[in-house]
Amino acid sequence: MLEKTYSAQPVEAKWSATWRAADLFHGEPGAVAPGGEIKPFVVVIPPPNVTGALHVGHALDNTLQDIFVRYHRLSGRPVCWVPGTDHGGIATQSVMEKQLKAEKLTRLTLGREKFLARMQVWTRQCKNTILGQLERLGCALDWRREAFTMDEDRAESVYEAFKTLWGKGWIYRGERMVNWCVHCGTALSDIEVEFEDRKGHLWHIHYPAVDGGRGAVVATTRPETMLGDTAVAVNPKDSRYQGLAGKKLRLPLTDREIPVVGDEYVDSDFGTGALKVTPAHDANDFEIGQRHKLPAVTVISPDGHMTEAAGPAYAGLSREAARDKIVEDLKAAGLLEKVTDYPHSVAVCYRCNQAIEPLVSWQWFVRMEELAKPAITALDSGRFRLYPDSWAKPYRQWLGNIRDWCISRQIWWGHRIPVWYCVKCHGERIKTDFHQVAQARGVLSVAQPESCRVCGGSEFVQDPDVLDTWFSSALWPFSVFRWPGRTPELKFFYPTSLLVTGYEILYLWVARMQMMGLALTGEAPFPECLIHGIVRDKSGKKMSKSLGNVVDPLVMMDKYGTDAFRFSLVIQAHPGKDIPFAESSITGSRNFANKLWNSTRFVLMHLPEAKIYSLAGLDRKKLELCDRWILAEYQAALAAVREKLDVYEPAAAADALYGFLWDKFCDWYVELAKIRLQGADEIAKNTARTVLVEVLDGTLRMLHPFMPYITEELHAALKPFVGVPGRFVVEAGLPRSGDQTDDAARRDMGTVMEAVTALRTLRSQLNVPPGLKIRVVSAGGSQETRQLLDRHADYLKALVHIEELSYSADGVRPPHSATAVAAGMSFYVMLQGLIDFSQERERLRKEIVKVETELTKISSKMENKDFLARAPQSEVELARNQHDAARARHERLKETLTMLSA
RNA sequence: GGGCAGUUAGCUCAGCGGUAGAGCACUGUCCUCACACGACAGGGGUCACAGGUUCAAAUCCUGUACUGCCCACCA
Repeated sequence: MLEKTYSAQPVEAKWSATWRAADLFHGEPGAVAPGGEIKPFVVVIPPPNVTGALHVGHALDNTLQDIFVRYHRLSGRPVCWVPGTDHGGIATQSVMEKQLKAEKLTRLTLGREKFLARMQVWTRQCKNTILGQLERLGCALDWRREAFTMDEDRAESVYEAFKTLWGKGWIYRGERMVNWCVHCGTALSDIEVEFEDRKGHLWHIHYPAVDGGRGAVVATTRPETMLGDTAVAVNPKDSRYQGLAGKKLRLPLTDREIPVVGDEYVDSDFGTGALKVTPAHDANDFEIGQRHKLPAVTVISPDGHMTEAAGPAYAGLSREAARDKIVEDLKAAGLLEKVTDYPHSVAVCYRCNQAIEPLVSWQWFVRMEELAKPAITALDSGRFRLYPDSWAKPYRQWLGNIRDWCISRQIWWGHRIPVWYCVKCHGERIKTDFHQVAQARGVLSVAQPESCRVCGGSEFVQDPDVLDTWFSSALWPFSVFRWPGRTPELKFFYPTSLLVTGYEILYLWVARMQMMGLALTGEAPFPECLIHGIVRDKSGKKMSKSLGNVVDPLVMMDKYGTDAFRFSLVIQAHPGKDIPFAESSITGSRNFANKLWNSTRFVLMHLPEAKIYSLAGLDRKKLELCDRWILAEYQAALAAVREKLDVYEPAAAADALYGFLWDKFCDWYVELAKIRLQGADEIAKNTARTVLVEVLDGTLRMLHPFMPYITEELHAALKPFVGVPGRFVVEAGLPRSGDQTDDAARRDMGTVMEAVTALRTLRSQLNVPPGLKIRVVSAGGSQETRQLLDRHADYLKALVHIEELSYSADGVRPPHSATAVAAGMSFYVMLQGLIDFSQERERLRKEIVKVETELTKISSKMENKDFLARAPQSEVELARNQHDAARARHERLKETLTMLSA
């Protein structure tokens, strides 16, 4: 016998281990599912970074994937869901650097080799944690296919991709202004830069003219860069500065003279209309510098300190300290005209949140234009679809305005760039000052080349940089199947079927997978992509360690059970919406799990014999109204779930199951089934049991993708009574799709329910004690309704707690009775001594007012000739019925009130 | 500066052309033999605002006001 309350932990632990032992989720190439379907359903996991443990966002992402994976497995397709992790480049390296710092070490003191060795150890631990959490979450992953973005197979894919793009001339090395993170010590791509609104200032600085004229005042948010200024630019059309272009200005705090140049780029309306030009430290200034052939003076070094070029007074200071000192010095020199508050957006590193320093350096880039074109075509032709499709527009726009991708990173953790340089050709300097050696010509190779084809030299150094972590991620959908090898799994499982991820990595990852997939394999790596929102805290704020609002999935799973946790996420995961996550929403799902548990417990309690209760083997004539009704509702629910899952709306699907199970099955059907289960008619008992088993087990199986553990447990408990194959739910398959909708059953049951509800409301309003059985006399109504209610008097008696239900042909209200009106009939509830008649009159008057407002609305509709003429037939019909019903109800209530007043 | 969402019950959100829905919270009654993580009943909304289309608009169109997100090189 099952416990009274569901306790998740033991059940989850048991099935997790059992599934693992059965190797249940492994898919072999060429496998044919029990359903005979050949085409596999394939998903690759968005590999979590090996930076620590999983967060709620991962829980949502993987729950959604698990839902579709299990759903397709249930529907009979071969399925493969590939697990794995991402080495995570900068993010992971900085986690390790923090650890080292705590030990008073740095990666430099450790050296590259030892550092990488430690990274390997850390990665192993971290992978175990993450994969363990995924298993705990119930994910039906193909554990034998676990992959890592930096293991050997993936390294081969990366090299092949690099080689291919290099061969097409799409990978090049160039000297560019890049986004440099001083803190992480590396270049970043444009999409790894985020913008943050910060309070800043606008410093107005006077640059005097060399010839003694008034010179110009420039406005800047970064005074520390002024030491690197090599010009001042004004708009040639600016009347204030006519004749200034070509003149020389004295750069304050230095002994340098800089020219004034005219450039259309300058916005005359901003600041003073004069722009200081620092080609080495600003992307726009870099371009102005190129247009006017200005020198670039680098005053900030890659480590964020002022260089020698900044002059002896500032060299060695941090950029922040330099700013303060420069402002002081300008003030002292009388050249600081004014300072105003100026909030503006600052570019920051997406990993460490520190201000980005634009710096010119030699980096590797991927030419993106040619790569983007096929990706746009794939979208436009429908070979690639985004769900919800509102993402299509921004996605296309991004691809259309794409810029070259900086793929080299000056860190150690990653795929080393497979390019080598001959020391003899480039000189010894290349060993130490790699990034300063312009025009270095490299040789593509994984291992050190034997000899230089130019000079025959045999000493080489490898490019010290590693690839952007997203470079290897971009290959994931095929690298996991060991591309470029023509492996059986690549052939069978690729292209994959669906990708599920959050919108925050749409460009960073999704777009790049599409581009790489199309370029390297000729196919869109997945034809569909479900984009979900971000899990936020209950007040809508992003979860972050610094805010202290992070929810730990493990804690939630411990406290409420994995199924409840999953369900609470999914039921809120509406397309395109973020999810505000409150712990209180899990209680609801936990209660739902408990409801499932207890309804199964109830059914099991009433199944004395171990035999198969087969609906197919049942004489359909034995089905009574509530059976037919619940079967129709059940079929409707199954259809709704399928429909919603097929258009990637898992929240709506989950809601349909929740509503059906609780509001229909438990609240009505189970209560009505009790009549027969507690009766003596064995045939009737058997019918009720059969329908209970059929509907409950089918619902559990349909619910399995959402709540895998509890449904597995309950299905196992029901199995001796269900004629379904397989050891596990995923082998049992989806519930049979039904035949007819049985509108008649739904209509008739609706009438019964209306009467029940009306009578229950009356009981409640009159404060009739629940234990007290009442006597009811009905009157009026159509013959059809009368007969229906007569046939199902037992329903009314059981659900309303009636001891005697009779029909009064003359329709006269018995004395000492209160009246409920429903289904076109009056129900007089006999309550001698329990009714205060003035109160009863008041109650009726209120009812009448309610009906009257309803009646007014519908009447105005029915009196509208245009409505009658133009609205569809079915609508008019519906309105007419409603009108008749309301009028009948109104009349009955008035009648009763008159009788009461008499 | 562009683009995209959103504005519906106290809270979080569905609904997206035919008389306003769910969960939670709230009120009342009940520990009725599956479940108090429960049952039954109830209160609560001029669906942001202003126009328009339509027989009919929370739902379509236009505009306004807020809110959030994304993109963009304005010092």
